Amino acid sequence: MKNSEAARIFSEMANILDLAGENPFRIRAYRRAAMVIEGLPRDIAGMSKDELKKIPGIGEDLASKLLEIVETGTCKAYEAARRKSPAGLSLLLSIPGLGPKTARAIYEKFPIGSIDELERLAAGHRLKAAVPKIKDKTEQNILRGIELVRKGAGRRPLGKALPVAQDIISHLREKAPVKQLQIAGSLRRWKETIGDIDILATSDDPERVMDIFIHLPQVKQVLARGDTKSTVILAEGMQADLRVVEEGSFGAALCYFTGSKEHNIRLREMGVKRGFKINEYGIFDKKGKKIGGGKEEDVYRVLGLPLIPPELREDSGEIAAALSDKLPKLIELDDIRGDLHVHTKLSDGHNTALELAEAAIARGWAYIAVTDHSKGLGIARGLSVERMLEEIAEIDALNRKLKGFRILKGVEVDIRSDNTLDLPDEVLSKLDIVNASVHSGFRQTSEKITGRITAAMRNPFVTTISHPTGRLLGERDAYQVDMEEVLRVAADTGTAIEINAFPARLDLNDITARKARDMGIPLVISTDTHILEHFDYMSYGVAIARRAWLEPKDVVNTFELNKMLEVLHKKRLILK
DNA sequence: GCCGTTTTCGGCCCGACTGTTTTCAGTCG
Repeated sequence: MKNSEAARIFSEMANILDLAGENPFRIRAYRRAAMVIEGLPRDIAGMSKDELKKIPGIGEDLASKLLEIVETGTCKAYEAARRKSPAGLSLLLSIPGLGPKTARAIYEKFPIGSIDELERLAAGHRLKAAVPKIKDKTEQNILRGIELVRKGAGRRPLGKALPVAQDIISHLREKAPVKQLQIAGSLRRWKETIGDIDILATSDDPERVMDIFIHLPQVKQVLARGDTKSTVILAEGMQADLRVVEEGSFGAALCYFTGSKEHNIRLREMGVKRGFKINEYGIFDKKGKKIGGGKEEDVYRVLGLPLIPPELREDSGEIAAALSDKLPKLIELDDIRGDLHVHTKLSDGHNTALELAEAAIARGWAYIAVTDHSKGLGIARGLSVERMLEEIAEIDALNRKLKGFRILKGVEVDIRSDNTLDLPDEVLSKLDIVNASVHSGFRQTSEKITGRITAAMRNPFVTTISHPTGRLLGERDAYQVDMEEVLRVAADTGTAIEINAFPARLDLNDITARKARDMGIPLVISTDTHILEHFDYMSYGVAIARRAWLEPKDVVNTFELNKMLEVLHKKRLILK
């Protein structure tokens, strides 16, 4: 997959040009191209120049550079630019609050090579002595920025950011004179990692709302405090922005603060062409008369578009789809009929199969699959063949009592490092659901680990590959699996791929899930529940699916029981 | 560097807040 590498090169290129004080529109072209390539569902390797030029934001020049990157792994222009621009300079850009101009000014006086050096200069007040336009405040801001970088105040996993934001929301609702109050930003788009928390409110007394916000108990530090906008750092380390607007601007502001930035730029450009000005206060005609903005729909309506769901607002084709009335009918939480990846106390879960079934029934689901670990995963008390057979008998007994609900017999079987599965086919054949997954040998070569997973998919009884890349957000990178190859074999064998809804995993991610759908691969959204409350994670999995443009028909566990099993067992007939 | 219901050249989204300045540049989203 060359896309992320090409995106990295373009993004680096943008930084270097930025530091050189280049034409800002040229810089933006590189940044935009990097975004588009990163989010592109297709692999650029193998695309022709004409195909590349059809990608929005890619013209003659960047198409050539992409071809060069695919072929050689880099491009001459980038290598040349990199030689001219010292590494220490782009390092400075990674500090929040420090932009290209200031970075350059600092570097001209102090050609530093590390963040540590910058910290010493700022702490020793040597910056303000030597660099124009830097005084005490700027030095303090730089030190604070360095602290943020060190604490990994970068992006937080969605599953960590959302509860923090909800906590702020409930405090504000309780204490502040707010009318409307809503989470915006990448959280509203359910992005898998969140940079900061954006909150939007309406109020008759914005001053007071600001006051209460910056004095919330969760707030550790106030970065900015204005009449309508304030920014704080929370004790937990995340940044949170609160913006208060008037009732009549709420929709326009919500659209604007939900982003993505690229999506907004598209909307505003479309507005300009139609003679409108769109900003966070509303939509204005040529005479400057406000013609809407109270509702988010207003913004889309003047552009002749239906409301685009926040999860799709990434400038990855959603506007073209909306224009031609081809937006997907996105999957919703209510479409889910069951969970196919659930652990009981027999392995490393905390509840009995019956307790889990009752909780699932309470959610209106029709089935769950009990998929305890196989014996290879000793750390999780994986089940031996004997215990597995006992569990099967127990589930049969439970099913005789349950009416209108089915507990499916399943397993999360280990794919061992020698490519074999941890249970014999005789046992697997007795099960409804076989989730195969890798829990060992994470550092194997791409070839080896990809081979393990594809070998598992060729087993007729393996219904699903679970958490296919093994990543843990913010903790562990994906193993070196070649997802292109995995998807190819999944399509060939009719094996389903899981979107694991566990917040630390979200694996498949949205981009790969969208690609899998395009290839006709059956997808499953599963929670990997270990305690009852984990069923709540289904909403994260559905969010990833929505970001991947999935409709109910793309997700197997929206089907009623028999149809679902028919899809997952079809490969038993084909592969024999 | 991209792009075309003004355009193959000349535009390119728009505004809030801060800090170091006396009118604005830099940064961010």
